[in-house]
Amino acid sequence: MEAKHAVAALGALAHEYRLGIYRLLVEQGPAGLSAGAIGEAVGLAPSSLTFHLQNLHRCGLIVQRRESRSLIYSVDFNAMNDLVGYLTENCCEGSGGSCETVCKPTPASRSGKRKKVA
Amino acid sequence: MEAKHAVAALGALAHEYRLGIYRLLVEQGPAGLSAGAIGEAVGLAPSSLTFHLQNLHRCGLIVQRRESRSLIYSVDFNAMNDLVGYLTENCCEGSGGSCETVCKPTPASRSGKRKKVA
DNA sequence: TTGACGTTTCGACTATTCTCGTAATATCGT
DNA sequence: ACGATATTACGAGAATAGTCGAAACGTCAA
Repeated sequence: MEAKHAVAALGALAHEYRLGIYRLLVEQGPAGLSAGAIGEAVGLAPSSLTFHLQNLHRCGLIVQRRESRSLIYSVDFNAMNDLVGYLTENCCEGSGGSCETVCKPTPASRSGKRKKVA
Repeated sequence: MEAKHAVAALGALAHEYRLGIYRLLVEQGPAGLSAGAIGEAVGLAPSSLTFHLQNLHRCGLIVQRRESRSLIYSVDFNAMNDLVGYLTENCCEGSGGSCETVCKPTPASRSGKRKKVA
């Protein structure tokens, strides 16, 4: 993951509506939710909703599929995984300390390349 | 963690300089780095640097301590932990699927309260 | 093909963020 | 107390993000 991409993804989540939408979609899992249903849940003008959905979509955090007249949005869990991995990359440079819970989730489950540490 | 706080933290990370600074501090671990050293690493005017450090500090992602003339900044790993937990809260509502790697790091290691799932 | 529905695009306005130079504050050695 | 060093506070300018109404587009049913 490149820095620019991570910044875009974090920026997408850094907004009350978008974060709410994202967490709503996280709950729904792969099934996702239609734009209309999302708009109803968060109470936002259609055009504003599109603005935010596009923001989340552009940076890959959510994916879009058409289902007849509706567009269904759902989260891309790999994108989230990469993002978290990027934030905690090269944590503490192997000094093993206060960061355990964040940095060592399920060992070797992260995709990000890690600087050689030992 | 409240939504407002999460938005602030994500917004703090959603900037090329601040993300770079944060990751630099993640590498340093609890030892941290002085404002001057950070400024030199990222190449930014002192006043701009302060602006960004304050942003990260205000939302609790990094902590500050004085060491003679220098101010040393280091990351607060609990804050990061909380933030990641907040993003993945109530993941898939127990449907157990594509989100494993993100949502089930070290079981029960997250601090965020989880909606009853079963 | 017509009409209805769900969603996106466009344009204009307002609010917020980022940047940096200059001035002020804190700490230290003498 | 003084000068030097490290850092932050203030103020103003340029760039970006967020809001929404009106219009356009894609899909479906008849």
